[in-house]
Amino acid sequence: MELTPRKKEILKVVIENYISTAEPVGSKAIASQLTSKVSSATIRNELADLVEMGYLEQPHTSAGRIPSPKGYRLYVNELMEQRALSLQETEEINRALQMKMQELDGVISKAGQMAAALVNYPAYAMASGTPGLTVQRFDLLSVDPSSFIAVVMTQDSRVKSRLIRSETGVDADQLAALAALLNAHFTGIDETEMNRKLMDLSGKTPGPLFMTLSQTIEYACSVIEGGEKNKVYTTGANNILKLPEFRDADKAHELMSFMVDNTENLPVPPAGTNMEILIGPENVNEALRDTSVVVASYDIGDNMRGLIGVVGPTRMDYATVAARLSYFAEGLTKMFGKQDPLLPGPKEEQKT
Amino acid sequence: MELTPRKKEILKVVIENYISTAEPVGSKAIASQLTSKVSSATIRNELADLVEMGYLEQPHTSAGRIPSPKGYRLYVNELMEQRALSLQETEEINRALQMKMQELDGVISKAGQMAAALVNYPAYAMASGTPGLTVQRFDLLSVDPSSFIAVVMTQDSRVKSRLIRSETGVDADQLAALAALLNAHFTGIDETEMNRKLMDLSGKTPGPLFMTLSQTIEYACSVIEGGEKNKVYTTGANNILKLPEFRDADKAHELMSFMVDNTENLPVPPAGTNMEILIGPENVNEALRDTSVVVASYDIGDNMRGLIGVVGPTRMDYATVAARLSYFAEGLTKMFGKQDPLLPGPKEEQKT
DNA sequence: CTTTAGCACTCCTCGCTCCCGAGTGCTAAA
DNA sequence: TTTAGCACTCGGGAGCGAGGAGTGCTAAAG
Repeated sequence: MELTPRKKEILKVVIENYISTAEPVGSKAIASQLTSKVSSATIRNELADLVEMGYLEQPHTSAGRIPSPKGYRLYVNELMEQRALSLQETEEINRALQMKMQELDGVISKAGQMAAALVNYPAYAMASGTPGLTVQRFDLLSVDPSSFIAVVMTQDSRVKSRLIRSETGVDADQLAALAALLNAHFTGIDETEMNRKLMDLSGKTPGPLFMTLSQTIEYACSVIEGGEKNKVYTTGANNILKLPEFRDADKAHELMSFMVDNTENLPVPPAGTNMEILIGPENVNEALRDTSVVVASYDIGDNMRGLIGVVGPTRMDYATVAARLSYFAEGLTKMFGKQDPLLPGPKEEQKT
Repeated sequence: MELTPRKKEILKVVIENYISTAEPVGSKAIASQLTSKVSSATIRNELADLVEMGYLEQPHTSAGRIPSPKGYRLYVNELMEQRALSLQETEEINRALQMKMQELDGVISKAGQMAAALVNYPAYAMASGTPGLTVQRFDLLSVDPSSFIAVVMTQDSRVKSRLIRSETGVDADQLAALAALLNAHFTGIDETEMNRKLMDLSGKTPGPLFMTLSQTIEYACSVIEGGEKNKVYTTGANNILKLPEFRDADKAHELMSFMVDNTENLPVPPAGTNMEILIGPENVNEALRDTSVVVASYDIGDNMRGLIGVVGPTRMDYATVAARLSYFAEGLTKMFGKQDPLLPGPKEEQKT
């Protein structure tokens, strides 16, 4: 059954009041905020209906109404107005986007930090959709007889390097040969395959050289695997302490601990869209059952997406959070597309 | 005036009780834990003295006593017994030390995380004492006409690299020349000097090449400056929520926010020693005035030190925290000295 | 001079009751 | 269908008193 327009308006008022005050909303308060002038008694009748339909809840008889998850859902889907960001807000976000990006992981964690700062809720950030990173190119640079630098460029054009000490010692010629070997046989393949090939070579290669080879492969594996693929950065957890629903230290602790420890269980966003809102029990995670999560994604390029998620009470200011987050995510996407030196990126018309 | 042995023993009992219970300690409880059998009345007399001398405080008449910062200080300096770590504890720490260290910054932040986990208090981690890092060696690897990889090895043997897109385009020969130039003139000097030299060259170098040069230098500067020198990692902040003194959400929030935002104001450890304890008002930071901080340092090599600090209530279990932290820091120092492939490191006798 | 028992006193904590007021649900009239 | 009126509900806070842990003091004993 469809809700009457007036019911919707009432629902909206209740939700928006509750979002800003965290206190049950009474019929009188609603009456004064409605466009049409009706008495509080009328409102009460409507409220009773809305409760029965499951859009509102009553903490106890003789208290005002608070929204139920179902109510929030309706609000988010239909009632919520596209919140236009103020000039000030956009400027703030643009300023945040000016950050220098030195390394991809740095950007991801920074994005999380900024998201948290932007909305004053805890946030998490991660990259997703790296379907098996591979190495695109190896370089080995001789430093001294007992050590060399391994430079690994992954197929998404990130470059990592590290000094490796060879126990056996290698000279520049050997390194060059090794590099050629690596580039010939170890590029474009994933970790397990690398290890397999390494095994194959174990007999056919002189011992000392093989040692060095395997050290290099080990490093390469750590790069493509450990990168920041599964790393989840959590920030701004302290923000929840300001919220009345988390005045209780135990509750706050529970959520915080969950967010920092249980990082791989955080909701990931939908495929296709670039923003999702999960309200209360819509979250599969037990610990997030009475919080809401807003997740936005941005393109990093090379079919990878970055994720920024915001965790807050169900009484979250969805309009603002969604607006800011999506603007921010769009900005990040643009940033990666345009000025990113890491990636070729789609050329956009740009006048600098 | 010196304290009598009995006063010291009483003080010790009070502190240790208070540390474990967070509740004022009464004369009767003390009497039952003292080695010499004395009555509670005697204890009361002693307690009155201790209060007068400033070692103890009384929340209100007719409550037990709690230690004052001065009391804790005496305890830490004289009374506290060197806490021997149990086998289990050392094993746990040793296990933590097995971590792979891929990158220095990774290790530092990880050290902080582990420290927090080890003592169940919030912890922060940073590196200190990098007196102007310099570049030891440059390598430039040609990727394609419009981009190349810059590899920078700092004088403490860390290696960083990144793909740089050159707007003008450079071929391999040019890169080789550029690398030679860089290695000849831009190694061993600090950031400001690099920029000065760059200025000098601005006229004498062909435009396109100069562009590439300055991009590279810019990157080098970001490495030696931004590295992890001033970066402070904070973790485990959620731990404070378990403590009764931070049941109050406002208090907890204050400390947490301070720790994450105000990172550069965190106490740094003393020169010379490798561990310091700062109790309550001994902290210069307003926000840390009723918390205590235990800071330990470990050698990273190349006259750099890593710092791990633990922040907790003044009622912190100093003995345990100090023991674990120093054991952990020692372990880190050893780790860096021994198996660290990043650094030559002091040769220790080692039979592997 | 130190230690101890005794005792009155202090003051926090907890549970209880009671009151207030916001807000409801219902009824009856418009 | 809307509205005014009114009795009712229920949470929250104030006020009160009992209980108890712990003190400070005094006076006697070692």
